[in-house]
Amino acid sequence: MIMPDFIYEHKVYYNPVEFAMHFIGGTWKMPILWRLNHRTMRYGEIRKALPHITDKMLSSQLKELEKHELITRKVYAEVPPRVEYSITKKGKEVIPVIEAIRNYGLKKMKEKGLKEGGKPKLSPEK
Amino acid sequence: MIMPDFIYEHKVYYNPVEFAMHFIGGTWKMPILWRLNHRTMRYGEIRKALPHITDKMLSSQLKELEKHELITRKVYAEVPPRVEYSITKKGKEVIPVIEAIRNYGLKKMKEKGLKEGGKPKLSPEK
DNA sequence: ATCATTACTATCCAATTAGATAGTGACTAT
DNA sequence: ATAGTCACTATCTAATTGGATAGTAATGAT
Repeated sequence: MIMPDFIYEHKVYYNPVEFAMHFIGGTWKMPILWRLNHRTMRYGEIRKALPHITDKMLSSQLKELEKHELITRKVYAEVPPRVEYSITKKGKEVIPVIEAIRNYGLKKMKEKGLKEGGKPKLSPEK
Repeated sequence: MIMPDFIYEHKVYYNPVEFAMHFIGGTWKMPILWRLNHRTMRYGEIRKALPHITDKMLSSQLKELEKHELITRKVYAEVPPRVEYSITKKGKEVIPVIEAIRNYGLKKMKEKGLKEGGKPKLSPEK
């Protein structure tokens, strides 16, 4: 059985995996969803939780996640501004997927961390 | 609890998801593994099964998968050459991960295929 | 001699993704 | 008057990924 191509928003996807990654792929989408699954967070809080992310990446990824309805954005009319992001029901559907990937990554980290070059490559907790 | 950075082969990974994707990410690795999980295949068979892949992509991705021990390569001393690729035990560990992503993709395809613009965007089977 | 077969390499180029850096608006506190 | 807060935009550039195209080696078949 051959999976036919799938066209969505002017782009061709060759298989379901590729299509799934359109929604949750890239460096930051899963880490963001993972955090928001724990709790609703403000923009600045997410940024702190993801130490290496830049503003450009954070705001563009939040926008795409919102567009795909995996998160919601709530603005409070205050100064300085307050904006809160929450995961949606659709967003929660990707959590098991993230868990599967994440567990595999953790397993690989332990595997590689213990094997390569004697000393573990996990940097020490501060 | 903050996940510390992880260094592997001179590259920094910020979280387990990113690290996992180092092994199974990119457009072709999962589709290849998925096929090889069904059965051992020759180079040319894999290429036929993945209609849009180029030689460059196929051979480079097979090399990386072999390097990470997710597949094995067996060369037969024949002319014209025959090379067979098989999934390994380690490779089979990623199958549940692929299944999770794939199922999510299939779900999204149905969701979008049925909703957007009336007619489904799944091209008809030939 | 030439062609066909198979599993590749080797280049080059285009597109996408991500990072660095600086700036904005509105109000509040000093 | 100035500085600080917060959630962003706007540019520009660098790096990575992937695609197009052509070529190779060894042998048997015509």
